[in-house]
Amino acid sequence: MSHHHRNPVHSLAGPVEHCSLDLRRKLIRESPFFSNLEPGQIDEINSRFRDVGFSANKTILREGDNADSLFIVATGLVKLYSASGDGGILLIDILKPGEHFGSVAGFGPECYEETAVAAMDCCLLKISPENFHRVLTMHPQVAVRTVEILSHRVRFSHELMRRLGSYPAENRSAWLLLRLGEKLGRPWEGKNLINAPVSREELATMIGITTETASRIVSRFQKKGLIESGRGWIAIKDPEGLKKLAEDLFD
Amino acid sequence: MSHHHRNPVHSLAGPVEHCSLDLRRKLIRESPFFSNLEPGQIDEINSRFRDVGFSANKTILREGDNADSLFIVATGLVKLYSASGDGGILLIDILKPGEHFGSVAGFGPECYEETAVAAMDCCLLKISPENFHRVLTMHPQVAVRTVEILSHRVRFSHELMRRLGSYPAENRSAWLLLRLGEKLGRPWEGKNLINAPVSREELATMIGITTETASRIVSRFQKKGLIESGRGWIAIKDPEGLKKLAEDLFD
DNA sequence: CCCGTTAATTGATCTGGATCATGGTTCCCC
DNA sequence: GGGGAACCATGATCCAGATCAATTAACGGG
Repeated sequence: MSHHHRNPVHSLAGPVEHCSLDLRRKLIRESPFFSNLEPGQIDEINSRFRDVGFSANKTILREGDNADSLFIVATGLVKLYSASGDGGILLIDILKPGEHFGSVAGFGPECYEETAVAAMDCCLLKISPENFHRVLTMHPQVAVRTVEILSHRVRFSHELMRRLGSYPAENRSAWLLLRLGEKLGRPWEGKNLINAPVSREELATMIGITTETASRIVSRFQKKGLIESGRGWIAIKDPEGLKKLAEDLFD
Repeated sequence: MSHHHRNPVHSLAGPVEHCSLDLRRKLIRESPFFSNLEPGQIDEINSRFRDVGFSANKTILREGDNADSLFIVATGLVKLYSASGDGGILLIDILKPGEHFGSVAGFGPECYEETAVAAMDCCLLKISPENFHRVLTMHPQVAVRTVEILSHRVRFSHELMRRLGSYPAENRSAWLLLRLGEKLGRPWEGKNLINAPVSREELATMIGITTETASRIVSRFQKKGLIESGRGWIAIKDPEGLKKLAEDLFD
């Protein structure tokens, strides 16, 4: 029986980041939206953002609120939720630095379609739809990148829909863990730690299963030596093994 | 017992449209991508498109093919498929005039992620990624519109994922029929005919159920007087009734 | 360090929808 | 307008995963 670890994720949560001017520039330069721009352009864009800090578990925006901003994660992690019909809440995605959420459209009386919560202390860059519009029109390359980023999201959604519709729970679980590992992984004791607080329940909602089923599957994976896990954290030990479980059924 | 109709959808399929210059301009002007542009801009954009015709059931592009074009549906309907792991094929969406498919990103060696088939004779506008890039950079408003269009797609995908994950088959079916009715509906004998050829099997793959279940549900809906249907077609008689079945479980 | 709270595990049972099987219909093409 | 292929309907059975029900383990505040 493996000795039990304390939650290794939490240790990474720090104080609310202060976004210095230099840090902001660096973040903007490295964000997928603004890669390959001239320093002058970066400064112009930077001037249109405001930075805001949120401490862990604070709600950043709520489904149904009047949509008045686009956010880019600078530091920390943000969880995106959508209220499901049965009163429950679905975790749609966990966003890391460089990813965006909120309203990207700029006209008319729209409201947010998801709820965003700071998964740990974090710093966000915030821009009004009007200003984002101006950025898009003044810097065409940003528009092109934005289009690319969004089309990748669409493709990713199609992939998930395909799995939700036709693969069994274990396959979807293995797939999800691999995805989270790729996106949020951090080396830790020779494993790949999914460096975000994710409960069994959240895991479950991401792939349309129940908490109990998620728990059973996580236990099973652990017993097979594929992962290691505790309350609120999971680390991947054998990605190849998971890949075999996650792979398309007839490839 | 209602007397049986011949398939009322097929009657709309016409010969392959010829895209005259005027027709093309009109299509581009009315496409969501290019609304509110100056005539000069329309002409410039128009010059970057080629038009191509496909007759019913021809494959336009195949999943895995080298991605070399973005298409906009001009006339007719296009079905977008994705191969599922179990050897089957999922219908992702049915596209009507104004909607796009193919590669929207422009760099690198990418390939198409879906298969597109002409659901009836149709005319398409085709543009290379390089030219689309140029359009985006030369006409910033187009970029803004494109971003909006894509974010709506993302939102729609989230909605579907939510349903796939947590709603029963009947609810998803009612929801799908309403969606198709809104998007592809045409008044017909006082009902709203879903004006596209959709088999029970395709219906089923769109919402992650089996053909048999789809058939049973369609029969049940018909028995309740909510819809009328035959081989390859469905018309909505009582949208309100469907809405009640499709609505979020606790609203 | 202990205690209360909340998350996770595990077992037992139940069921929606898949799967398997068969017969009836519609349509298309010759 | 007849033959054949695909599509559709419906019954019977089965099972993955939901649901119901306790128990146990981890965390965090005082």
